[in-house]
Amino acid sequence: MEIRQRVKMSDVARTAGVSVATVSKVVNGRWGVSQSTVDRVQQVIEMLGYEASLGAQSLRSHRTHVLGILVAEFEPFSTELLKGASAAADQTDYELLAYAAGTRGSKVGWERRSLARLSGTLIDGAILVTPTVLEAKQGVHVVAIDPHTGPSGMPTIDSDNFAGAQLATNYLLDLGHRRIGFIGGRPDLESARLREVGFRQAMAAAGVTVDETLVRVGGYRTETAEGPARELLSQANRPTAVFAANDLSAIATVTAANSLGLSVPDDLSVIGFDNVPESAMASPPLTTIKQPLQQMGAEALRLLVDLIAGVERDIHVRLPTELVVRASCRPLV
Amino acid sequence: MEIRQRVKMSDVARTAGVSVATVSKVVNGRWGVSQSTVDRVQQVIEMLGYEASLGAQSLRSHRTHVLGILVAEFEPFSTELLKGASAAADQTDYELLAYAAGTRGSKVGWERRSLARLSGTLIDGAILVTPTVLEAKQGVHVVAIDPHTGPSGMPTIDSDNFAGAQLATNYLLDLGHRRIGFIGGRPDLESARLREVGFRQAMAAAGVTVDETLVRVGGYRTETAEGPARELLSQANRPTAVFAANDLSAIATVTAANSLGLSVPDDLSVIGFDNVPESAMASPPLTTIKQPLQQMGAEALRLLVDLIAGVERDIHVRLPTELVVRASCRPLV
DNA sequence: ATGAAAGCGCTAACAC
DNA sequence: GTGTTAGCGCTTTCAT
Repeated sequence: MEIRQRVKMSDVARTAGVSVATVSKVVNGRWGVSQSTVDRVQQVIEMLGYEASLGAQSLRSHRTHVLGILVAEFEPFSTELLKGASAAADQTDYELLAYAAGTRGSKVGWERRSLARLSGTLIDGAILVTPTVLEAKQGVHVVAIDPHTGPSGMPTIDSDNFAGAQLATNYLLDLGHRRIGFIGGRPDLESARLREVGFRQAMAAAGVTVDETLVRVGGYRTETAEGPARELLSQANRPTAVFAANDLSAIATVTAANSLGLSVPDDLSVIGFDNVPESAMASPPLTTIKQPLQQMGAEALRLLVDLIAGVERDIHVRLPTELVVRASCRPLV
Repeated sequence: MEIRQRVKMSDVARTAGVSVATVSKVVNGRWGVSQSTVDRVQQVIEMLGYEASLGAQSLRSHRTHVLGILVAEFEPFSTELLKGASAAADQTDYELLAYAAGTRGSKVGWERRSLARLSGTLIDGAILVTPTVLEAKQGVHVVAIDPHTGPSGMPTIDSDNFAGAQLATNYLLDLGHRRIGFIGGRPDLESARLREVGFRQAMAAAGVTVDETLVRVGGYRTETAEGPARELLSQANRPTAVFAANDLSAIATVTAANSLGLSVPDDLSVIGFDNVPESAMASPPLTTIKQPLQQMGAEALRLLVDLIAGVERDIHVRLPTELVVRASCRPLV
């Protein structure tokens, strides 16, 4: 079998009997090459299956037509955004590169690391998913989804977390619940703060006092939420309903409840936030607040493309949230 | 506000009063630098927030500790794989880079293009999702998930498509259905072929003749499946049940049915394949055959890591499929 | 122990 | 029209 080394531009040049500069011009459609040469080179490229190395190309040209979406890890939330961004990218001539920093490293500051590693080379712009530290960088265009701080100078996409939290709380209230527990999100994220504020506001508006022993921090992840949920439900005077700040925590709460011999929704009502696909697969199917995640991903990509193109536009996009009723809540008798 | 250009190695070198060569040695933990220099350089790196450019680094060193997962686009199937691969990557010291070629381009041959663009530089190995053309490359380690051809010389991960298709068909048969339609997948994929063979075999085993007017090609995508599904259901003597080769086609079939005034499962039973999260969110929730997608992604990543490490092992992994009963099928009365 | 210099694959001036 | 040349930011001999 023939061993095929990676085909590089110099291979094409040699085979076609021209210089690499000429090949580069052909590849990039530059002006100033005779038609016959163009044809010949193109033929060789085809024949050899040449494809420019993204690494080398970007190192030199600082323009790659690749957009990056930087996440800590690929979990349900970020992959939903990815689907939306991918669909939107198909409408443009950009390709999408998603980079997961991994949770092993410093865990904090991954966004700065990833951005530093990829920007300047490799990508023309980046979408940061739930970044904690964000400094205005120069050179790279960046848009943030659900950032640490609310809409500031940096272009952002988010959804109406406050209204969504009220929706969730009011739903439980309407069902007759009064002892409502709250599993908070990542304290370093604005969304988590807003969801808690929405919860408290809705409780206050209904004249119900929040029992602080029923409030825990879940951290938005399954692993970090299960402990707090267990604690919450192990209490003597446990809640009849729990509003978890995201679906993963809500599912973890259901798991914790089950392990304590409690059945959802019979012994405990649980409502989540996000409407990631997993919420529908959970058992029972989770009642939750929907964030239009795919749409948010798509909006982020479009905003980024506009930014790069220099289009004047609103750099903050906020999308609405809505209640999705499934089977994890029931009226308090 | 201070304008911060991208910090490069030369900046660190200048600030620390050493050469870039020394900085490089420190960064890469090379031998032969005095402790005092190491300390000083590390301090400057910290201070300036230096991070090596992936592009430049990989161009030179051909070792990046980054693994690529190459897909045509980010849709439910590939993102499930991504979740599994991401979780598995967290157990290693590799980071994950997912690259979507986009469906605009040649549509065929994206795997060759992406691989050529990223390999040799940027990534140490790649996972190819549903690749059509796959030649044994040299230099880059590659594992394929659900490839064009069955397990051959190339390392592959797949699930038991044949058994799964039989499961689906037998389920419909057991429900009393006899006029069963089939919406096929992408003819260029081995999985699609096996699902059709499984279907036909199960039908034959039950002594039921396949009505060829009830067989269509759906192409695995929503957009490509809706037309064929509509055609199928518009026929005078339409089927009472449809086995769609994947969930997206199944959901498209339900949509087509609804638009023709047919209700699922009352007027038509539909079963899918894959068990992507979307199948649970569909209405009605879709009965389907589960492929352990996240597990497949994780297996692919582990196989790739083993390959790179030179571990001797089986390079073909096949995982089992199983029936997931939800609400889109009912017995024929 | 440290630095100068070559070169990874490519692009962009600038010559010819 | 086409080739020569100089880097992009980094790693790696090889001198010093």
